[in-house]
Amino acid sequence: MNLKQLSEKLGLSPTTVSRALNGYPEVSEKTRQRVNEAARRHNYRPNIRAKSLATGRAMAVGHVIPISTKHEIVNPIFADFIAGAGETYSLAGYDMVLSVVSDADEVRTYRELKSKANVDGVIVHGPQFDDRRIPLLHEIGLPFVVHGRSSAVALPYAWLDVNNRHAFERATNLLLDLGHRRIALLNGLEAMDFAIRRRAGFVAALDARGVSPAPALMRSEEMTEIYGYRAAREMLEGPEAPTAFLTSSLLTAIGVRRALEDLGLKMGRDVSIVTYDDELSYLPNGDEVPIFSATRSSVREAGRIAARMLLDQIADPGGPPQERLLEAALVLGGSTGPLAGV
Amino acid sequence: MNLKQLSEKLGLSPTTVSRALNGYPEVSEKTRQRVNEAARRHNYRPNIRAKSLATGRAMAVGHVIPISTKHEIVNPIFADFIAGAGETYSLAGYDMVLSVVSDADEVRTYRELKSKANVDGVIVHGPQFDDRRIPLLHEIGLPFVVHGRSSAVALPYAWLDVNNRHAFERATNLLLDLGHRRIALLNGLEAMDFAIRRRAGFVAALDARGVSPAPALMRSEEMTEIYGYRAAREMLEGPEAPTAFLTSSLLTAIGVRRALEDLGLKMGRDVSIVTYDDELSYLPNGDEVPIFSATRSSVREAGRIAARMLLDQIADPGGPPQERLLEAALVLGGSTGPLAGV
DNA sequence: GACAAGGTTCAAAACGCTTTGGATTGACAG
DNA sequence: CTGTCAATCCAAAGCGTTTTGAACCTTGTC
Repeated sequence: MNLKQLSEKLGLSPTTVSRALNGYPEVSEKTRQRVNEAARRHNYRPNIRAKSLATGRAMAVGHVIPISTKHEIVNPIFADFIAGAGETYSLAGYDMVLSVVSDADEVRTYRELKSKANVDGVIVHGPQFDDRRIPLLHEIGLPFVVHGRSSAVALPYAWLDVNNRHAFERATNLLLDLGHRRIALLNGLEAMDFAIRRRAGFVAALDARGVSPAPALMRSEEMTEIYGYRAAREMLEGPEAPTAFLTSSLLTAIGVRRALEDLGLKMGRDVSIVTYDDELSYLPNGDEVPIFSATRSSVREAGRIAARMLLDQIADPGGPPQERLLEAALVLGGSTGPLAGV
Repeated sequence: MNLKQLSEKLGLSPTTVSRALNGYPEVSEKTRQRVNEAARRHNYRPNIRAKSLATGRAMAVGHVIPISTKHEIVNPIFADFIAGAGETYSLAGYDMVLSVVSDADEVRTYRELKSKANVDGVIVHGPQFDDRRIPLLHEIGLPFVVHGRSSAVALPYAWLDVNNRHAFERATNLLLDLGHRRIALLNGLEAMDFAIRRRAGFVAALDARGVSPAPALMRSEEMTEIYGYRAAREMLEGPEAPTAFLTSSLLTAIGVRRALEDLGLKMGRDVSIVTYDDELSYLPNGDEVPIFSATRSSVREAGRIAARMLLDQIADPGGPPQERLLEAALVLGGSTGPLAGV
């Protein structure tokens, strides 16, 4: 059933039917109702390809998921972010198109997205410290919102980020307040902007108390469970073992806990852990009482907001780019305790 | 730059340029090269909306991600599956459009996908025992491939599944061979088809040895870490504690391990664990030596294959629906050992 | 009873591509 | 020189919408 058929059935012109369905004023209330009713009865939906060809708007948003060829890891927060964004899109009648793409194809992908005209804007995931995608998208002229920030980029751009620096500063202070001085940082890959900010917050908190960070206790890797396990074992078995860990992901924290258990240490008593928690739906940090003390911010909610921001920008491309900084909560769980022997 | 502009620049008709670009034979090799070169130089890409309006093919595939309103959990395997499928799509020049949708909106979503004509086919995720989406898609007439199966559906349909029953039968036999008799099953939600098959495999293996499964040791829930932890604690502290666990997900297994540690039990010595491992990129099961003994099958590879099957079906809608059953490997890790005291 | 004003409706063009059905050309055989 | 055939190319229609510009009714007014 297409517009022409529907209009024939109604004895009206396609023009009028189109106007009736799209809420234009120059059609009588009576016919509008007649049209709406018929459309519903025949389960009519405008062909979106034809519609967007005529209007010039794609009614779709792109997400380009980078897969670093080195690691081939799909960011685990991605699924929840998408779920949040997806809610917003479907409420607004937008589609979401996904491109999973390796670093090498990234530039080409963005260019194609624009020239093939199949999206009205994109969300940029996992920005690095100096992310080339931002100038690229500026040049291409495709509206975009960055999930995170890119510190080295001077251009204005729309972003939504968590205050990673502040979150890690607070987390570090929590450990310092408990008497810990030898604190290990198991950070994400420090090519990533968020990881740099987290490290900065960590270092700033230590500095403020006159504690100098030990290089041997700071690592930066893909945030897996194995990473947490291995790093924790090595550090705990080495000289100058840490008494507390600050990790960038719940999975890494779980790995640290496994190392503790292997070494016969008790979490929260012998060694403390604070982690960043993205509130992933399939990986909750306990329920009433969190397992890990954590800085917490919902990545799903971030998805909702970022999508909203992008739709706003598409609707009003002239406006100044929105910026939004979320604060993470600091929640206390069973993984932290005062320095043993204090 | 659109087709008309490009053709003017070349002094050719749009017809010829289109044919040249699409590899039709009725254009001389010389002009084809000239056209290709110009297209590359001007970075021309056909507007995909116009193209698919003209051809009737959307050049896109839909994935409808169900979010059960009760649990609101995004399936963690989803990200890796998408990554695999995405590879196949982009090689074939297809787009992937995602709809994150709650149970209530599911039917409407599929109907819209068809009537708005924005995809040529869909992948069905997370099929239940008697999944209504399969007859629905049959009725709608939209090509589809199911990731998994739906036992109660009699209609023929294309699917790609892992031999879950066999995998769990083998896993159970491994534990039986090690002397275990009180084996707990921490299954996924048994509304899901895969979970039903896993249970069947588990029960069959026990039956074959004359061991009767204890209802108190069989659970079925959303596969989180907390679930594993809580179930394991309750079972281990109850009467008739199990000596081994069979879990449906690595996360659940991790939860079981945490429970063991809380209770001062050693994994692999006091209590054994075998788990299903989807080989998620961000959740590897150890590296050279697996942490957990596991039945292993890559969900990413499944994504690649399922996508290929769907594209085949779109290309040849008349053919019989493809069916593909993958076998899971059984790998030995550090989580299994002979029954203590045997 | 004519005329302007508003309210409704429509025919046709446009969006950017593919594809059908010819038209044109050149080579070649008769 | 003519007719045939294949090789190239092109004009125009068509895909399903929206949107522009104009036409057609009603009214109400003088």
